Amino acid sequence: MTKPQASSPRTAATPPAPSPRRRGRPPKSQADPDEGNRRRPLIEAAARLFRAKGFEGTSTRDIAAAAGMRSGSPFYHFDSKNALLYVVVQEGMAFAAQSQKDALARLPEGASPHAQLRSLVRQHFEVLHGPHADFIPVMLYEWRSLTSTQRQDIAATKDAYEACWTPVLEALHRQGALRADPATARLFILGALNWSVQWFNARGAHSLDALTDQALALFLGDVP
Amino acid sequence: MTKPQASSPRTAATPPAPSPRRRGRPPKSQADPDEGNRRRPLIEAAARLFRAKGFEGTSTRDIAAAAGMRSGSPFYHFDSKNALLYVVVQEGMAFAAQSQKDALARLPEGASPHAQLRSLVRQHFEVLHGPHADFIPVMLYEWRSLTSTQRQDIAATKDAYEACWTPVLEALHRQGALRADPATARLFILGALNWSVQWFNARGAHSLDALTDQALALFLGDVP
DNA sequence: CCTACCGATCGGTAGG
DNA sequence: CCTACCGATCGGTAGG
Repeated sequence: MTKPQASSPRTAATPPAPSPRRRGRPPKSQADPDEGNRRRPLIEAAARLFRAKGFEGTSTRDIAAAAGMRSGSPFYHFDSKNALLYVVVQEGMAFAAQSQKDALARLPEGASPHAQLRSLVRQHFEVLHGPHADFIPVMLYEWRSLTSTQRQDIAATKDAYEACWTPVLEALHRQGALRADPATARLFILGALNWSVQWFNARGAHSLDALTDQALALFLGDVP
Repeated sequence: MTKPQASSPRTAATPPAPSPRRRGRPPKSQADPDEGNRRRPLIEAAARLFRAKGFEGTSTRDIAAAAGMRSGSPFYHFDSKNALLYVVVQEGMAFAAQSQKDALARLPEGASPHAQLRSLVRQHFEVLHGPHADFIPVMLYEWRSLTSTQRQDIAATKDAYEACWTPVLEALHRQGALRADPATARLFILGALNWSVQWFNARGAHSLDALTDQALALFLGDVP
């Protein structure tokens, strides 16, 4: 029972009382930790449903219900359904960028371009199929439902994420392991990986490591 | 001014009069050639709009308007919005299968597996980006909006289309040109090609032939 | 956060 | 095929 204080208006000590919240525009800052706690289930439900049914195919009522709320409540936390999509995509991209940074930092000093590519591929699979896996697929497949302003806001992080692959592919190209033009190769490689969202089953026969081996074998003629 | 006969009820000679058509279930057979003529613009508008805005993001009113009809008219020709999606996907798959058959038939007797793969890749790009290009992308990206019955109806053709790649990849694997497992390679390769829908611009710098060269270079270490 | 509600839009249909 | 319409659902809001 954590649903007390029916409507006691602004009296004395009501500790978990709903502090005077302005309507419509909830704080992005975590000033009130409780705000964040209630945003969380909405964001996660939205990510899961947007991935499963698409942005247009998901109603805000679906999201509210999945988060254990009533139909109007999401709009206390988010200005619009679209703002919810933006948060999902934004969070997904932040996670992906961090994951990439960690993966590269984990490499030993002077690792070969070959090892670098393996690391990038493996972490990309993690982002697509790992524990946080609803977020980036939503970005990939619901991109068109973002406004152009929202796309621009994400673009910097997204471009940096993709640009990270280029020097690795260029090095592999110079040493002859990659024959295709690096810019086009990057598009094909990311496409091949991104499409795995359509067919890869995390509970299937292959692990993400095995998948990485196969990808490297395909792109670099690498024998696992 | 091609919008005459306001409401002249069934008098004498009214040549373009709407022949007594039954409601709800229009003929799939081309018994009445005019029927087919009016279905056509609906199918093409649907394909284009489904591709541009998604199935859920497209209203039947959008489709009707794009075909020059009023809002209720699509339902004279199709039972439902979903039936229209099915026709688009079905037609796309039929076109793809025919295109694949033609491409293989065009190959000289005893063509190398290498040449066979090139041919398959090239014709797949044609299906994705050529003149008939709205249909297969709709299948690829709106698959979830098909009913399970509809998916099953398409599955045979789709499976045959994909299976066609397997012997080619197996031959390449045997001769050492392809190091990845052929089944996984097929998924990655088709994914890389399918993803090009997201970034390839037909009016851009690269032709479909150039794209094919790059793909072969990437997958087989082929020098263009 | 809930209740109660609004206007808009949607897929689809009756009847001609 | 059009006109006119229906019931359902949708995103979102007022007010507490």
